[in-house]
Amino acid sequence: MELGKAEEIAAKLRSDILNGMLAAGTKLAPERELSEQFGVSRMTARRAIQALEGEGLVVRYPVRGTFVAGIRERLLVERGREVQSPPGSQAIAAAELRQSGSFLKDMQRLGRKPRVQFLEQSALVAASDDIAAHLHIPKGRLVLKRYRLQSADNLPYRLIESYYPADLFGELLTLDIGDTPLFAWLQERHGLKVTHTQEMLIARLATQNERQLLQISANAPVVAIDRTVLASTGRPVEWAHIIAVAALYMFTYEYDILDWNQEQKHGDTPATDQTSNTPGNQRRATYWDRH
Amino acid sequence: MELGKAEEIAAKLRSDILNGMLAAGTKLAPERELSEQFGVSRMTARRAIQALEGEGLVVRYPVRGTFVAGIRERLLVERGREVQSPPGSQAIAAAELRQSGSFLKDMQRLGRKPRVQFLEQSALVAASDDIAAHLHIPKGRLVLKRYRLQSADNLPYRLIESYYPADLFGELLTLDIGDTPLFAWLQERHGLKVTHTQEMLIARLATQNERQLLQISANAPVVAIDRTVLASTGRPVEWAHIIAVAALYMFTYEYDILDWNQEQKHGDTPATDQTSNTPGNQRRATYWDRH
DNA sequence: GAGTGGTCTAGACCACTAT
DNA sequence: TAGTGGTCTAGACCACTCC
Repeated sequence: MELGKAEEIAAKLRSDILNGMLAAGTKLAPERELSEQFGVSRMTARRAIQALEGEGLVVRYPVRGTFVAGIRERLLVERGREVQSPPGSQAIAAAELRQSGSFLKDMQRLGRKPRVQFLEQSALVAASDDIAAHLHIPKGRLVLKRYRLQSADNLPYRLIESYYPADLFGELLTLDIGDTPLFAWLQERHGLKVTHTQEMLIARLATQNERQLLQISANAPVVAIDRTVLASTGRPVEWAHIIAVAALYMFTYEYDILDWNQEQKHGDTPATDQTSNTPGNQRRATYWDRH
Repeated sequence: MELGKAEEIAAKLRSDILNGMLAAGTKLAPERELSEQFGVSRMTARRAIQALEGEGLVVRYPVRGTFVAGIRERLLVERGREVQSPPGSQAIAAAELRQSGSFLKDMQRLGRKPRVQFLEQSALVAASDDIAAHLHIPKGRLVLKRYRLQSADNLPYRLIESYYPADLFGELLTLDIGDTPLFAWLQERHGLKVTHTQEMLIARLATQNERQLLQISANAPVVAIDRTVLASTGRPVEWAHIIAVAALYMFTYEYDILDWNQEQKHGDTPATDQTSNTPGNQRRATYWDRH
């Protein structure tokens, strides 16, 4: 098999963690100590631990040390049709988007101390190309921008950069609706009922900026989510770009499968196909690229 | 801001890539050359490039070099209700699970050369605890196991480890159904119609083993998917554990939002809550842990 | 002051491949 | 043979926190 030294150490620690020898919460030996134990340089021991960190098996804190993580700490996000808890899962269920202000409520229900931090003052800004396209409004039209960080027990969970058409939500800048869910207010004030959501997910490592804001280290993956919330009329009422700490989340989806015989009923998405086959090297950077 | 040297270099290259100065496919300068240009050690230059790799902006090949990647190469997986192509997206649409054998068909439709490689000979095995629980059968009952690697143009896309109840699919070991979709055959042979699917996703870095099989490097994230496919009777007919190269995928979901007023209609998943609040340090490792 | 992880240096050898 | 990324060494200094 010829594993490298770092991977040998990682494999040893990994199996110790997975078979329970090292229980969740246990503090690992410091890097310098591991390097002595295994007779390697500190950088090699370090890479071993970084590998485990990326796999979500350990969590590292400067000064404090490295600790065994556990999947039980992941926040379970449920989407789609009614979802049953996966057998054996001990993850934490979230009511995300079933109710507004769901992060606060979920965390409170779980006995944690949630915190929402506005990284910028909410303001009306002119819609960029991206935002205009997602909200189906002309470029330059005013939108309400919110940029916030959600944490629980002082542990950052995700960054949310969200945009709302100003004609619907602009007055919220001066109007305090208290605990009223945003979309409940929308329905009362404008008669628009929120009915469905489109999401796009990609997984990648965090950028430097995201690492600082989310307090994670260089090997920690994030899930980048692009979300459009639509009213029953089909009008987009929110577009959000979310960066979630991957190690803290678990996403559950349930969906129907189309009939095997009525293939391509929903179309073979010709627009996407055509563009995807063109080289298109000069494509503008979208939100997916702008980390 | 006080960025480290590695992050300074990464930031420079990142902006060059995102604003188009470095087009997709461009070969980056070798590590040794970059380290000279920026006046840092090779390890520092290397960490800069590894950061970009994790973000999905570049792809590295031993011997060949490092190349600018592009989001246009991601395979777009569409789930849920009818999905519209996201504005500006040039990702590739996949018919995943809308038809069986979808990977082959998708890739062929895109003009790529798909390949499915069986990493183990398919066989009947006794169901472990996990598999039995997911398939709703007693532990030890026979299941058909398949373990395969899907690639396109010799580029590995994902590992699929899948299990099927032997009473339904066992005869496939000796029966060649050719190109017939697996679930179409199921309906004809057993009258079971596949209707919906539950999926769980987590994102993490790949393990050594996964890195070797998927031919990705240490900083590359994967998306681990746990999928149960159910017949209209509610019986699970497939359980699969999928490891997808994160940089090659993009997941799209569309789902309905429940009425804001009928909160908790689907229950607040008490079972999950109760277990999740217990420390539970002695929980058995599940498939989510077994990388 | 001691100890933690974060960063960085200036080398080294390896496997592999294109020429 | 030259050049690539992959791995490793044996140090170093830093910022930060806990004692």
